[in-house]
Amino acid sequence: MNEKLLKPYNPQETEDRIYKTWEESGFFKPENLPGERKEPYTIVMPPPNVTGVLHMGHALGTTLQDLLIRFERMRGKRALWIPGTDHAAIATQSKVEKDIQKQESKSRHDLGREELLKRIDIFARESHDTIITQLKKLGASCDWSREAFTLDEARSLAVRTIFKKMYEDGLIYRGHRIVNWDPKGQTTISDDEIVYEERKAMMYTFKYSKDFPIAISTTRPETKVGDTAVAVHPEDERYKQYVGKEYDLEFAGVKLHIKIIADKEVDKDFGTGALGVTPAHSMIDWAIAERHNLPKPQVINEFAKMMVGDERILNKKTTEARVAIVEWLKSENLLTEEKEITQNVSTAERTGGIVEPLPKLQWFIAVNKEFRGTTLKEIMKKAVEGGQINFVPEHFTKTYFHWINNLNDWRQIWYGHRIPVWYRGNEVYCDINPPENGPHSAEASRGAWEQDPDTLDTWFSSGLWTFSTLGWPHSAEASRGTPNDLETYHPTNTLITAYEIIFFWVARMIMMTGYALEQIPFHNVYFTGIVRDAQGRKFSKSLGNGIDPMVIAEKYGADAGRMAIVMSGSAGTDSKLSEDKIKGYKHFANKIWNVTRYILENTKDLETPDMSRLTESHKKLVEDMQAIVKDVTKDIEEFRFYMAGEKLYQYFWYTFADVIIEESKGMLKNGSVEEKISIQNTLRIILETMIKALHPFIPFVTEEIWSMLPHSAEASRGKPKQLLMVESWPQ
RNA sequence: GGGCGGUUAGCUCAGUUGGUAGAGCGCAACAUUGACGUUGUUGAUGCCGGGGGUUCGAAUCCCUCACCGCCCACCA
Repeated sequence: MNEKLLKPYNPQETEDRIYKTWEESGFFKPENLPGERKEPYTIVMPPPNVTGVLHMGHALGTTLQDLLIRFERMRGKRALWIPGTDHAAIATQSKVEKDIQKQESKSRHDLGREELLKRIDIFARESHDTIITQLKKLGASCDWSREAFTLDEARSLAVRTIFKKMYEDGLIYRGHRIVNWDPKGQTTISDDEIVYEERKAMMYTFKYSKDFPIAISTTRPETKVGDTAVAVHPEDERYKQYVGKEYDLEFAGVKLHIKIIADKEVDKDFGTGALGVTPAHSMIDWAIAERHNLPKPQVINEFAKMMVGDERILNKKTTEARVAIVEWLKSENLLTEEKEITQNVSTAERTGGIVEPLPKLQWFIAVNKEFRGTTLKEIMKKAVEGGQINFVPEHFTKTYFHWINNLNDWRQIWYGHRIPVWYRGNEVYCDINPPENGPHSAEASRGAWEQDPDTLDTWFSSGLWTFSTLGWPHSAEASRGTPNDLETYHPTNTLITAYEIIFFWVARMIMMTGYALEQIPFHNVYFTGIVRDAQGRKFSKSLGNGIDPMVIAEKYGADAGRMAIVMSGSAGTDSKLSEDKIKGYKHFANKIWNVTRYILENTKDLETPDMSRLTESHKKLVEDMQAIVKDVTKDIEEFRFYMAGEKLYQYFWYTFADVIIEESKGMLKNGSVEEKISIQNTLRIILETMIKALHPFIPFVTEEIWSMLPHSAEASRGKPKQLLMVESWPQ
């Protein structure tokens, strides 16, 4: 017997060595798998951001994906798990900028585009290497030869190809839209970069002029020089008589044309019940203006200075203009009320500047526009409605449908896929490659083509993830009879991802795949919850309550960490994880180890276990065990990983070890020869079956034990013994 | 304001189609030179959030209330 078995199980000594054996076997690559394997099983990894290191959430996702892939590989499928990392555009840029600011007190404008990109690149590469090492540590059986990065050349080509296609289909267009502008940082910022601060502010109630019939309230009188309407609720009796009327007036030296309109968005009980509509500088007013076809003049520029008016306000800061306008209102006797209120002011996370909503030229995707008899929204709806795509848990379909109408804005940042559009005067050129008569051509004298400085939001490229990782668009062209990756492995089977990104990512993958391939990207989506600490708090740096998966793997073994995390929750619900729980599964690994020692010690003369040597009562024991494995199989197929693990754990410890093995002791000592042989065979059959069934959960210790078993069941059928990872799943 | 969850043993959570409530951890007592103390045996603890309904029968289905949490929008 192997000497290692005489000591307690030592994951530190085992896991890295086992992983190396797997990698060297080549079995992570589906082409190398033994036997005839026709049916594919594909998972594409949600690419972790290259902004740092893996956390417990990644460990959960990685474990479940590996569990499924190992399960299906053992079931004889052509199992492919494609790994990758994400450039995480805004998060990465932001992280690097923060670091540089901290260490060198320089902004990105000090560095310039080139230098910043270089720095980001170095950071991203280091972060990438860390992440890959960590994935391996967890036992991830990915095909590393197919690894992808969301910002590499293959993905970039896919992005440009799709962009061009959408542009030509009229699904991508350019238009004005209000963005959150940070005048201090001179940049657009996304919703999650906004910090709300409670501040005291004055709310002013006034009329535009003496002849104007309705008073309005605002905390920002200076924006009122951009007003084009006053909106009231359609059922507001006070104002019904005015709806539809239009007024020309002069407000603090600015000529305004104000139309009275009725709109349901207006709250009758807020202020005077009438809303002065400033289309260009308020999200909601913009929407109202769109509905009522109102002009949307911009009156505040990118430096938060006034663009209109006379010397009292022109080129003044908004705050100064506000004072001037309030003074004017007072002098004209138009101000009826001044009230102090507390309001939430949006500020930029990075610079602390107050966010100024401004209209900007943006690229859009037209989700409701018809093309080839459908719309992008229809594509997203139908795939889930028709049951082609199955959500686990099912209730997320409700959330999905409820939110399908919301698409987020593009973000304009420097780190990402450049928009493949070039401008020359009024000409616009969109293609996969730059225009030939570009900046360096003979035609340059007519003026150079300039590429759009913006980059696409990360979701544009990640939306293509399932098929851009499988070779599209090259494979589509290269396909001449021989099956390629895209044909073989797409649509993928299961996506395992956090529920937080159902809209950011899942919906967009469905949309982009439907658009590009007229396929679904995956059949199943399994949503994981958030992994929290023992007290239910989110893991965070500031709380210092993080459980680092790598520390866990070092301390208790990756197997213990995997098992604990699988057992800590079901689909779509947040789970709580504590070190105690992980410790418990380290004990489990050791229990299996000790059981193996006992069985090998007591079945030394047994070569290959044989079902026909069993007594009737022992046969019954094996059948009971097989029934459990059958249940477990069904549980995994239906994504009840927790239940599957629980059943195996319970059976192994409290039936196999505590009952069957305990009872075997008497038989081995005092039983008849026949009984002895029978129990020996029984022990080995159950052990081997359990080791196989446990492999997807705790791959390292099971593989190690497998290597110590004298003869596998396969060997009895005349086949050479092979790695457990490619053994067949027990029937 | 719109939407989605949750409420089961001290704690964390399971409970697949309605059929006398489960696990882990924790707790208590006992055992033991055993494959394993990273052990075993035994045990205690539940009006399954409140109320109503359907049913022979409800933790499970329906209605309603309460509390907790999350997501999105908005805050003139």
